[in-house]
Amino acid sequence: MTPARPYHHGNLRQAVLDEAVAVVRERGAAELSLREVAAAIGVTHAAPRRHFPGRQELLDALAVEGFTRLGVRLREAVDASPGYPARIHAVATAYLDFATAEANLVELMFAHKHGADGEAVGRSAEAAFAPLLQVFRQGEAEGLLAGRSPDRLALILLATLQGLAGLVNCGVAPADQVGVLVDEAVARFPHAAGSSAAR
Amino acid sequence: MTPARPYHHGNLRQAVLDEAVAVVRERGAAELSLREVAAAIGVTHAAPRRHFPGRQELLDALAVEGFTRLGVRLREAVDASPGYPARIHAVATAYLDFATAEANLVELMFAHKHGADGEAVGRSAEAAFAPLLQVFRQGEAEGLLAGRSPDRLALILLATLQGLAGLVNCGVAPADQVGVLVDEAVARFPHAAGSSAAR
DNA sequence: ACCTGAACACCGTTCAAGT
DNA sequence: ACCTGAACACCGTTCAAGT
Repeated sequence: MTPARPYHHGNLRQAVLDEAVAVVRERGAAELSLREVAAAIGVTHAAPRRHFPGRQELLDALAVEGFTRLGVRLREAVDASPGYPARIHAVATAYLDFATAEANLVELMFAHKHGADGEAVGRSAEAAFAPLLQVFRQGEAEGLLAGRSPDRLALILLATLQGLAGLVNCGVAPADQVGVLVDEAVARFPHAAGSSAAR
Repeated sequence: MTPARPYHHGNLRQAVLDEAVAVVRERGAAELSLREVAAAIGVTHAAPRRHFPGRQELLDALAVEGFTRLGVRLREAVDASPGYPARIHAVATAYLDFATAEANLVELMFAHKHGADGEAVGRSAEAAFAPLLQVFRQGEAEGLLAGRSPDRLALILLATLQGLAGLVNCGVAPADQVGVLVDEAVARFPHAAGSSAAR
């Protein structure tokens, strides 16, 4: 019943995660060093081993945390908008805001090299994308999808947003045109604001 | 006038690049070690320094090589197809073939951390995407774009393809549905095969 | 259970020296 | 010009030992 008895930090696992997130945010996953993280929070380099057996496990945990944060943002964006077409634009904007603000973390999340906890990462990713799926299923229920598969449309929108964020983050797409590009990308989904009606 | 006099390998730079590409292809950029590459081709670890001052410069050179290869594939796909709408599908398929077959290399190419040679990487990327731009400009010239900007459409298609490849490579999108997803994604561009006519 | 401290093999980078 | 060999600081991982 006693809350996790503090030794040095109350919760070493969370302290490691927080510091690691900060390093990834500033310098990228490639620069993440277990020894540096341990030193920064004042423990020896072998202490975090009880919580993260190796570097890969820490990276996986960071990916899960990233997907959880992303999922919250997408959920908020969906809930804050009224109906089907508006929600597509809202969730798309929220996605690009997160993916450009947390470029290094998102790059880590989508790195296709995950360890034994790969399933956990995959599950957290699916959970994060659930709001996006919900929007298209709502659109289908309202007969706005012209017979197209809501799951496939959601996957393609997701790909477009993730790809757009990647192009912006690596400098191929101009950052100051993100808004216009999102508008143009979103407009190409059935009955979104300014889609085929613009012809 | 004498061709680059061979010392140990005829061309150490190319030998390093070839070995490095092989390592990245098999194990990913994170596992790339300059010392291991040097040992594999039979020189000491400091020998490649004349060609690649540091690890970052080698990674940049690998990215340039990757974009060059990608550009060749896209160019071939465009040239092998007859007109505007068919070429979109051809270039999209070629892109996903390359990006899924060379997952590790593509991940390196789009990593947003490049060194002092960042401009060179950017220029090679632009050159690789030129065939894609050409297709949409051709479509515009034929009046098939409904007034939309060919450059923006090209960027959005590129984002969708790159995002799709990333989702497939990290396991979010099922690999056996790539064909269907490409069809669906491409169908949403003006006058592509099976686009709005399918309604 | 949680953490320390020493050890091992590996890495990127630097540099004086060879041919 | 091109390459060697030694050195330095750093890293991930392992493990016996402490409390």
